[in-house]
Amino acid sequence: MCYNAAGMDNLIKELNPQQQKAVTASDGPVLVLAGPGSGKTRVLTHRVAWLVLERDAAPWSIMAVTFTNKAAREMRERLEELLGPSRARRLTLGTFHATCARVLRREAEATGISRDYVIFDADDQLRLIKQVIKDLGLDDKRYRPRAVHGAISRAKNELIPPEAYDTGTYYGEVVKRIYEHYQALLAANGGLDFDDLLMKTAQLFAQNPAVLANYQERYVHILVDEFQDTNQAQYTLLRQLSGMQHNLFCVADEDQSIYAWRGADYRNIRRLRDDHPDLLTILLEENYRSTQTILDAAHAVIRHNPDRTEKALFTRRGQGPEIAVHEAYDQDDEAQFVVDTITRVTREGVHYGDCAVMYRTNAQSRALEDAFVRAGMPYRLVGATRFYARREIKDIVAFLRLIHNPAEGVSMARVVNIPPRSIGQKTTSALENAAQERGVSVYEVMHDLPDKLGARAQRALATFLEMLEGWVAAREHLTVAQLIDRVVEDTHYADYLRDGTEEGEERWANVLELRNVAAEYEETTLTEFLADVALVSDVDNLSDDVDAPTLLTLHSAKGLEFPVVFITGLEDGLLPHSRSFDDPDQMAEERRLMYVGLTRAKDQLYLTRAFRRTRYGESDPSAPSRFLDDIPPQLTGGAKKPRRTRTQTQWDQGSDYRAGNLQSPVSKPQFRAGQRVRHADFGDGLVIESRVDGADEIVAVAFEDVGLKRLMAGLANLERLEG
DNA sequence: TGATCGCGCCTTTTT
DNA sequence: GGCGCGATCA
Repeated sequence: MCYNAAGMDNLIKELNPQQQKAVTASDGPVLVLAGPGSGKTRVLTHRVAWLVLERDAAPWSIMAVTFTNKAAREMRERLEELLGPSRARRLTLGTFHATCARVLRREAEATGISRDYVIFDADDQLRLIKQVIKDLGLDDKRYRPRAVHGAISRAKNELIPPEAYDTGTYYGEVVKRIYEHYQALLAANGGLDFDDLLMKTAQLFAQNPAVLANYQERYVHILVDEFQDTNQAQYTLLRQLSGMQHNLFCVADEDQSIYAWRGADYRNIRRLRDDHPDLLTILLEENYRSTQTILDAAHAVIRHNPDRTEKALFTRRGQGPEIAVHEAYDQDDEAQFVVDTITRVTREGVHYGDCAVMYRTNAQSRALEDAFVRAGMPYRLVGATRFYARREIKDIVAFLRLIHNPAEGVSMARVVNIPPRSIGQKTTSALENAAQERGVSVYEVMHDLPDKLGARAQRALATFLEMLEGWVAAREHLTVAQLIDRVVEDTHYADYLRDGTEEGEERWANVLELRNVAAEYEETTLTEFLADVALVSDVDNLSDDVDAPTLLTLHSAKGLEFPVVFITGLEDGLLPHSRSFDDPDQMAEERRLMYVGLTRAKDQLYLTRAFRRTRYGESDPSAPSRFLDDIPPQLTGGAKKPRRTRTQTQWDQGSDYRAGNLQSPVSKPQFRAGQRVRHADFGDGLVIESRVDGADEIVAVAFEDVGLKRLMAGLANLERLEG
């Protein structure tokens, strides 16, 4: 396409003046503060291309950090078009975690961490924490593994090692002890957790100026997407890496900061300003995604947050249709409304894949899924049980991890008796005790079993060990997919899973899917495969080739856009979540979450809530989200009738509470029979009929070229012609 | 050793 | 309404 500077000229012309200014800003620190849908990622991508094509930067001297693997992959694809495959391949593109994982593998000598370390995911981390709490003889009711893990994770994100951990409380002292043991246990297993990837890399750079200097010299340009969601460890890494050249290019939107609970610190934006007096700040305020109605609603919600930089977002896309607000009876009724509405809009030319249904908590997906299944409508679900967190997948991966490093205890404990082979709790605890006494791994103990074990256990262990050693020996000449085949065959894993239930079949299908993924890794080693598996998230696998509505949490929706968006469960307690009620900072984050959801929509927004909602198996009445009150009524067609909640009696008396009969306030039609109209794809035509259906207006148009079409006025972008 | 049952807590969000 | 965990029994 355009692998040269002339091509770049044309690309630059496609950008608006502010975007151009950002892309072509001279070296030195730059901060792009931009609203949703303003082409942030596009600016970042163009900046990379511009550096290569106009500034003759070597591709290998550029590092771009994205928030998800998916974003990294899409950016690389785009850059392949702009720069050609060979140059695109030399760019360093990826998440902080993936980038750090690679650095640590390369710098094994300096860190003293084995090159063969495995990455422990959230599930592994929790297991380890539980183990430590048990080993220390602590009460897991008083020291909840999840809470302790959260505290340790937060400490790591602030680069606080165990020895410096000090909260001045007794509880904190105990956490400190758990933290110390946890790190020791991780090390003994040759593991690093998610947070270690960042912390250990920052420590490496802090303690080895020579190593750091190498990276500082190499990476002349560092670019960061979604900068508002960086945590302290990540900010430190950026400071370290850009310490020599100072050419940092960050793209951020404070209003979309929704990961404070994970340690993200939007104050990093201020830090960046303070640390770089010569920082060039550029605002991007034009929105290319949404209608003015959607932007107005989003602004009306976000403007209540304190301490934000006011941005004047605008669009040239026009007013667009009103926002539909729907009150359903309960979550099933709400789900039915979603399904019915999707059915209706798809009849008018919207594709399934154009629709997204969002919610605050994963638990809300159940009622929605049920309704989709009942209606026979396809859907794609993001998140709930992540693929790599599924039991069967973790089992197979644990076998692979054992082959990779038989001394790794967490995987050993997981699968030594999977499928059941008579190695029960008594046997495993005997092995673990012996291992601890001798200061070796369980794997080594297996070679020299303690005498006190019964003959039956001895035989079972010997068989298992033989099997494992066979795999380890075979590792050299087998691909990852072939290794999976061997494991599945030797353990009869298929028989174990396929118990005749539907769930069993599904689990087996997942194993086959993992095998398919592995088959694509033909060239890669087991080590690389395992590293990738640990860092992949579910959104990353969201493919565009399935035409189905997407169900996802508001968090996963970050960075995505859809023509038609449903935000469900708009109730106090859910959004904002009740856990955030008593903390103003958390409430501000809930509001930003709502803002992110609203601004995912390009054309049409549906906001739904349920009058009663079942939580923890109990159905309770729920109040509308306070955020709904902030949306001006004229945007939702409710100017005449104030929004009002029905009482239980009113619900009971109304015979029409089922979705479909219940409609949002009616707006007046914009089209009438006899009008001439123009459509971008279908050309000119004559309006035959127009009726208002819910919040949408359905227009039948006889087009000169393509004949009669029924369109939704709001979505179709029909232009009225004079005369 | 492994299957079954009751209990408590749970659900905020994920690289 | 479900999952993990501990106690109890075949």
